Amino acid sequence: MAKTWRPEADTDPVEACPIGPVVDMVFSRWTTPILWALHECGTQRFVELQRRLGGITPKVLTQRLRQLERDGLVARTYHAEVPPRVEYEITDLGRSLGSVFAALGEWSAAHMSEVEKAREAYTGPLPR
Amino acid sequence: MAKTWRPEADTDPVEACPIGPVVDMVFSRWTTPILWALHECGTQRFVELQRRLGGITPKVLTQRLRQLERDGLVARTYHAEVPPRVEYEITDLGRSLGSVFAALGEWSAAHMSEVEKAREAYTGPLPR
DNA sequence: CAGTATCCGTCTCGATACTG
DNA sequence: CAGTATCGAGACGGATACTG
Repeated sequence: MAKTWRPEADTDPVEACPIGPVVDMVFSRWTTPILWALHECGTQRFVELQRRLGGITPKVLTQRLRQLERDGLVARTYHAEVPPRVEYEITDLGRSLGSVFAALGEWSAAHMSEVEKAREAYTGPLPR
Repeated sequence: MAKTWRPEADTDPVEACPIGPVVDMVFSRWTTPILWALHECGTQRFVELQRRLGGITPKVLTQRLRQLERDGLVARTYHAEVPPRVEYEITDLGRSLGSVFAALGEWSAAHMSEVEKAREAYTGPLPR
């Protein structure tokens, strides 16, 4: 018995959208900027990341970093010194997303102005 | 004066992650499956979409469709008949995201198994 | 059919304070 | 420095009922 009733889907969700899982992993809130920063600027410490990302709170930054670490996209290295030092770097697996980011960057450069124009031209009601 | 205080960023947010805006637009909740369905299965009516997406509620589907329409990625056509008929189709601008989706699909096919292995291998604590 | 209008629970995020 | 603990606010989604 289902937990709650939902209108039956005609197709399996992941069949219907095969890129769902990877989207959830890579494009959740904050994960893209984190991966970008690590990719572009190399290995960084916790606070460096926090500053570069512009005001993400430590709690959320920790959450996202743990998740990325679990997924194998980011590596964490702890140095037992005083003061303690922790470094985060992107893994080869994470770096392999570069082509995806590049495709996104190219699309953005080529088409984002059209989006702007569409937004200005749009007059209909926006619910929310 | 700032609304709330945040630790100063060392760099401008969009400078820091140029693909932020396009990510917000394309990979928000439900938008990717909607675009995928319209891209793969062509023009569809409201209820067809709802069924194919597997139980999204009309409220949320409307919200997302309006947003996509405003951004110029989806076109809405109203036919004043009885019963009324509304059709949604992806625009050329929306279709141009195909290369991005393709890149994601390829990455997923090539690397998602590595992610699975990383997840299984991960023992550390996951906050949440 | 194609939505809109409400109400409400959940879950995430953010702000703030505190610790090893 | 590198986090953890706690609390509150708000977005988001689900259920249900109603309209043109």
